[in-house]
Parts: sequence; structure tokens; C-alpha cells
Amino acid sequence: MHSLTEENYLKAIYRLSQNGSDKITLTALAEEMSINAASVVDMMKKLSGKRLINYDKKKGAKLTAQGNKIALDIVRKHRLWEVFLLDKLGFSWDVVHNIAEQLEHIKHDELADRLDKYLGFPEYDPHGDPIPNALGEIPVISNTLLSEVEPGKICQVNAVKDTSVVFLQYLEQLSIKIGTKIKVLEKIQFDGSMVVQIGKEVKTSVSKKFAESLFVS
Amino acid sequence: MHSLTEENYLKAIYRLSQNGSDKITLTALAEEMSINAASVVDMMKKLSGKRLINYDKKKGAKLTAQGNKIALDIVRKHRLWEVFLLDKLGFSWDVVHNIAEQLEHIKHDELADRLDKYLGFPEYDPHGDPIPNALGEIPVISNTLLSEVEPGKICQVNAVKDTSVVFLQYLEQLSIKIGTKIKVLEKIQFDGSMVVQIGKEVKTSVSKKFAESLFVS
DNA sequence: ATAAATAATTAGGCTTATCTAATTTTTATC
DNA sequence: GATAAAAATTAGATAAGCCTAATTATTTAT
Repeated sequence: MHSLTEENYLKAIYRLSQNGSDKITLTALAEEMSINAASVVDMMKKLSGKRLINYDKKKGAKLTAQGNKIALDIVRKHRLWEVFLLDKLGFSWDVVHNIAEQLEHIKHDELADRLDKYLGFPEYDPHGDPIPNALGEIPVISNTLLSEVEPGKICQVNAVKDTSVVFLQYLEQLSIKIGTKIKVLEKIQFDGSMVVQIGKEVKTSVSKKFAESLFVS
Repeated sequence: MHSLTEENYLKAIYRLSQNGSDKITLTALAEEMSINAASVVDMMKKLSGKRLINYDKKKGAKLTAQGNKIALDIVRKHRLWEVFLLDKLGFSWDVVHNIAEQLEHIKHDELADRLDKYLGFPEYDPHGDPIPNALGEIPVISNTLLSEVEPGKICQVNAVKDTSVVFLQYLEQLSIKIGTKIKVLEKIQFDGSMVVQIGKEVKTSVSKKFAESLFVS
């Protein structure tokens, strides 16, 4: 069995690799987990010993098939619990993440599957991230950013790239949810900001940073 | 903040005091938690230091008001999660306890209350144990045992005293649930066993041990 | 009242996961 | 290629919780 801490390392490695890091360095992991790099070294050895990752100073850390499976399982549980917290308990989407961080570590063979069924086999979590199914398969998701949309086109919010509380609350304030339609009216060369129309009425300007934090399709 | 381990100690002390132990000894606690008595000594010091218990060699361990509050909160969460697992996810009642042991430690200010509301403010968990409300108030429950019921009388199952898997499965087999009516037909002097009628049809004999493991009213 | 049994405590260790403070290795820059 | 910066590693500590073995207190039984 693997400890809660080990699970968190695997999850962090998974997350970084999803974010497109080709090499997952010790320092990146330490940063990601708000932990000292020296601590990471030990855990790399431990996880390597358990064949959950391969670590190499040159190539960085990589999940093995087995490590990937565990990571996916945790991600699955995390996202299912997020759906539960939002849909059933009515928490707001900027809060669910923190509670799901705890719930994802609950261990029981049937729990995730039963929860999945109970929730109606959701494909995406409240942030728009795809939920791996029981076999670890993940629905493919568009990786177009709002910032890449041409002026005049209408797109639909698919997922958030940034899941920080401040960003989510800002989205709430702008009435942007997963599924919201956004029309790009203008793209400002100067600073990369955009003038957009949210839904049918609201017209507003958003920063480059903002436009690069939303996945659309 | 208190650790998961501390919470488990407080819960164990609470449970023992509910079971009517007037003095909660180190060895009783060690036994209850399947842990070495030497380890308990350290924790008694730690919890005393935090003013969560009073420990005295003569008087044993006693929860302070603050310790009691924490213990009640955990018991509340445990029992609410049990209801969730049974009612919503369809787990059987001999399984829910183990999962709830993990879920009870999830920390979030609003979680228990929201769960409580979502479940419709249940008063009892699947084993018939009362669920403390948000203020820590507990519905009073009868403490009459089946073994104390006079022959000829009909009673109703209120709660189980023994929550072991084997007992719960045996109950399942006998179709005894919380609320099931049981008529006592005969009490055997010799060994304290009883002949009872379960529901409307089944007539069976149950041991003294069995009759002393069911709360009825 | 004393011996035997039980309970409580102390001392010293172990493991996990963390840290700080070097030190070494690698990479990037001039 | 030498040097500076960044990354990786090592060594040694620390805190939580647990253990065993030995010791001291307290009960219980004879």
C-alpha cells in the first residue's frame, strides 16, 4: 500500500506532466508541492524503489505504468468528489478543490465506482477537467485557449486552466461557467487583452493573462 | 489543530465512556485502539497538555468540555457519512463503518452541516446510533436490551450494541433491521437463550449473547 | 500481610516525512 | 573554457507515533 504522501507526489508528477513539462525536475516538484527539494530527493528514491516512477537526473521524474494508474485513480476520485460537493452539497466551485484534496485519499475498492454511478457517470468535473473512467480512460478535451480565438468568433468555455480561488471567484463575478458562450469582439495588439461578450449581454475587456487561463472550443 | 491520531484517541475515550466505563484506564484504551499501552501514555500527556482530556492514574482519562466537543463532532461526521454510504451509495451496513472511519476525519467547517441537510437531518445512523446535531445534542435512546424483554411482549429493534461485521451479517441473515419488530416467545432459564418471532413469520432461537447485543424499545 | 497479578511508566529505538546547511554537479553566460 | 547561477544531493536534525523491554505502582487473592 502507498501512503497519503506518496499519493500526493504521484499526483503532482501527473499534474506537471499534464501541464506539458517535458522534464519534471526536483525543483519543479518541490515548488509544486511547497516542499523543500531535499525532501523530494528522498521520495524519488522511495518511489523509484517501488517502481512507481523512474527518476533520472537527466530525464527528470516519469510515472511508470503502475504509478500512472495510481495517479489516475486519485485524479478520478478527486474529480468525482468535486462533482459531489458541487452538485449534491451545493458548495461553490472555488471551494470544492480543497475538500476534494482530502476526500481523494479515502481508500475503498468500490467507493469511486459507486460514487461515479450515483453522480450519473459525469465526464467532467466542475472546473471542466475530464474525469477518468473506471478503466483510467480520459475523455479528450480541447486545448484551445480563449486567447487563441479569432475576433468575430464565438466559443464555449470548456475548462479552466487556472484553478486558483481568486480566478474562480473572478469568473463567478463575470457569470462565466463551464459551457458559457463567449464572443470575441476585439483583440488588442498592444497588451494582448481582449474585448469579449459574455453570454448575450455583458460586454467587457479581459486581460491577456485571463484569456490564457480559459480553455474553449 | 488536532491530528488524525489525536482525533482517534478522543473518539476512543468517548466510546469507552459511552459504554459505561466509569474509569478509562490506559490498558482499556490500548486495547480499544489495538495499540501498545506505552504509546498511550505519551498521548495522554499530549492531550492533557492541550486541555482536551484530564488524565489521572486514579481516575483514568476524562474528556474536558473541549475534548468532548471534538469527539462529538467526529462521531457526528462518522454517523452522517454512514447514512450517506448506506442511503445514497447503497453500501451494506456491515461495510459502511470502515469507510466512515476514514471519512470522519475530513476537515471543513461547513461540510458536516451541508451533508446533514442533504441527508434530511437523520437522527440515527444505520446501526441505530443517535447522530449528534450541529450543537452536539444527542437524541436520547433506549438502553433496554432484547435480553431484558419479558416473554409475551413485542419490541422493536432500536440499535445494535455490537457493530462487528459478523454480528451485522448474522442480523442480515435473520432479516433483522433497525425498526424490525421482535416478539419474545420464551426465555430459557438454562442458558439465557430466547425463542423469538422475527417480524410476522420467522420463529427462531437466539443465544444470550445475541439477546444482549440488541437495543430495543 | 505478603505474594502474585495487573496496570502504569520510563528508557531507548524505529520509521516516515520533513527541515537546514553544506557540497557537488550541471547548465548557462561571457 | 572559466565563472556564475541553478539544480541535485548529502549529512545531520527534528517531530509524530509507534514499539519492546525493564521497572515501578497498585490491586487482588491467599
